[in-house]
Amino acid sequence: MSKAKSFHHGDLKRVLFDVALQILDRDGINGVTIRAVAREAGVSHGAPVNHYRDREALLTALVMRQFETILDTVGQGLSDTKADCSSWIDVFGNALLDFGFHFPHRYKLLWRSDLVDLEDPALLTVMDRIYDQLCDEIERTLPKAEFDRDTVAVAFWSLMHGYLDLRLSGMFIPLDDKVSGKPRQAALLDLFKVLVPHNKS
Amino acid sequence: MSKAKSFHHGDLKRVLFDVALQILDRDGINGVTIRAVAREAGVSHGAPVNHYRDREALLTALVMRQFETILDTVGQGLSDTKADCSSWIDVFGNALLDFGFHFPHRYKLLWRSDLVDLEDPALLTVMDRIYDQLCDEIERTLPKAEFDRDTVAVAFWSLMHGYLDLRLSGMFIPLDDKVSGKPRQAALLDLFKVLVPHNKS
DNA sequence: AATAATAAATAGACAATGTCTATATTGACT
DNA sequence: AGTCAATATAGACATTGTCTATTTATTATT
Repeated sequence: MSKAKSFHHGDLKRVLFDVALQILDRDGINGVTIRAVAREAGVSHGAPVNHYRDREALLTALVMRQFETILDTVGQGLSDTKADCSSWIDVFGNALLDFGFHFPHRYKLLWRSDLVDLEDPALLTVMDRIYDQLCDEIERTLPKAEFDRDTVAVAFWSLMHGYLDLRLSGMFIPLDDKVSGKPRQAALLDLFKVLVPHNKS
Repeated sequence: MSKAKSFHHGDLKRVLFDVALQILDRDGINGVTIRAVAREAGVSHGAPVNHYRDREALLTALVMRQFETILDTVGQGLSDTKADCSSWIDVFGNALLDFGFHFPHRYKLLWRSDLVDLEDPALLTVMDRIYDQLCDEIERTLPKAEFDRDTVAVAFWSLMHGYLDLRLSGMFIPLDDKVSGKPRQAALLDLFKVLVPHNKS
């Protein structure tokens, strides 16, 4: 075998990854230090460099995995859409919102461009795939609208990300943000639906 | 006089504030360390504690000032609005977008809830004033709309902040983001205007 | 005016971190 | 067995935030 149980510690790279994610969820981004991860993985503070060049590389790996997860969730949701009649707005919107609320620290990390290597080709690829998939869905349901495809895509991304980021930062939007008893996220998605045609049928 | 030129260094608190802002614009948030600020202000690394309890207090002061500036810009824009017929959407939108593009590092700092003291009453006050002013304008132009006032306010904040944050992070939105040669921000504001009535007349 | 009290600035210390280097150890391959 | 590269260790260094004495400058009091 090429990886597992073949060297000193075994599959240290995977262990470091898992431990880092665990610390991220528990303590937030600032808790994810090379030395803390090494400590909880039971290795010396110099060991991780053999698997992740530096802290940025480790955090970038975490981010890439999260985008992959989101891409999978969206893909799953879109294939389910063929059955029911929900729109891409619900699929993308709920994928992002649910992820953000379940894993606030992970979501916050996604946008820390000062900590993540945005030159990483693999990362850029998965981000492009998400964006392209969004554009595909928009184009399918927006044949001759008054706004171009990219403007709708940017507006949708912005609305979702802005809401999540503000709420997770605890700024301007109350923590228990509701409108007449129900979570506001449904109202925001409804609001966006007013803007653009979104039903496939 | 109570402050200026009355003690050892003179008005060190103001100097520290100005130096910190200068470093922020030049090197980004991570460059704003207590020791770097003290260094460039020409004092020892222990001096700042007499004026800012810790790094969080210094950064919180920077943030508060920026929100005050934004509030002033909005207030100025709204009073000008009585002359021309632009809407609150343009006033708030351009105030935020222009600020963000002119001072990207300052804008990014605004939302670093891990670095800023969100318990600071003065900070909360100025944030509330901005939000209240937005809600006032919405209520004035949205008498019986299909969406409640807060949903419109949250959606607008989210759209503006999301767009700025994504673009300044260099993620998903290209750096030179334009639609048919013109900056997309106009298109985004137009898009939002479709949603809600916004003219005062 | 002399002195006590207070505010402000300094220098040194400490622990934590990222990262580098030299060293040792393990496993794979000849 | 022996070579070699991958991997892990321990120590070092500079940087940071923050703490504590200590010194200095300003203000207040007598």
